[in-house]
Amino acid sequence: MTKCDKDTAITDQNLRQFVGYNMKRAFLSVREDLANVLEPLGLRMTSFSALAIIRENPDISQSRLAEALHIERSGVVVLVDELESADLIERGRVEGDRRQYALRTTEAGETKWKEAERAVHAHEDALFHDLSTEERATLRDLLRRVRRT
Amino acid sequence: MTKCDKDTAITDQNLRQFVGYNMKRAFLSVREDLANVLEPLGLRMTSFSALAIIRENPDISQSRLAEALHIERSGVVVLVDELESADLIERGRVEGDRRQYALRTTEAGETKWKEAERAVHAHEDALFHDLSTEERATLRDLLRRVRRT
DNA sequence: TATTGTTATACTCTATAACTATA
DNA sequence: TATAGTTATAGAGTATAACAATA
Repeated sequence: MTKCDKDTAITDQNLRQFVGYNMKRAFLSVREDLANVLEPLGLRMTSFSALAIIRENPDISQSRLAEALHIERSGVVVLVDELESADLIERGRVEGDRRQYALRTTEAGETKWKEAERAVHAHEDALFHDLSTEERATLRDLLRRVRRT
Repeated sequence: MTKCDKDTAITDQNLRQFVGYNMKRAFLSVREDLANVLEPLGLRMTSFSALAIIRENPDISQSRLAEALHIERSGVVVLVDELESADLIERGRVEGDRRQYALRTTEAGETKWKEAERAVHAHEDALFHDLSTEERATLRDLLRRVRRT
């Protein structure tokens, strides 16, 4: 008998004991649904985050944005090109240093942010529907306390 | 004044309100550290998971392994090649159906799994060091309850 | 010399689609 | 016709390395 019964459910007990395994599965669900939610707004997960950081930190440079997003400067170039092309942010100049840009959201960027923020809240309401308000807050706070590398 | 003060910390309040943002950051930390932990064992995150599933579901087929791992069958081929080359699993034949394989761990695979399981437990102990045992269990259970797409 | 932004390139992970051999 | 496994290819996301302009 070398055949695994086709009607027997596959188990993953070995893996379910790990926090990381459950985190990966949960994150992939979040990522997939969030991508679908942001796509009609012309945003990706990373450009949504970039828009948020720029909005909250006006006149931030690309290098500092890279730090905030935990990606390389080279990646930020594409990201900022994307947001600038969509007229959601602009590359202002810095007096006294012609190397760097001062990134700021445009009016359209502000509007887009508010729209996206609402959409993402709705997305989370759906995805975390089985969790109470308190449980969602607990989950968020526990995730925040995971050691950063 | 168009310059963002270099000494002022960048804030991410807009994003921190979302569970998904914190989940992404936490997951990237987990993934990076886990990759480092598994590398010396000759495993990647996915091959670790595959080894666990095969061990727990002896004689599973590649198609059913794909389902369990939530990846495509084409991806499983490479994964199984990898584990078979390392002599951690073997492709057994199924009597009555020459299309499919019956995947099973080898002795070396069993040993490797136990070694990896210990290493991953140590990795999680380090990463979730700021969480109590109860909090880790809570985190794991909350993640498990996120809606699957 | 160091920093900012840029470009070109490569790597990892995964999906899609077309194929083969079996059923 | 349908299924299991395979192959080739492509895409998303990100990193690495070398470069020009400026400090």
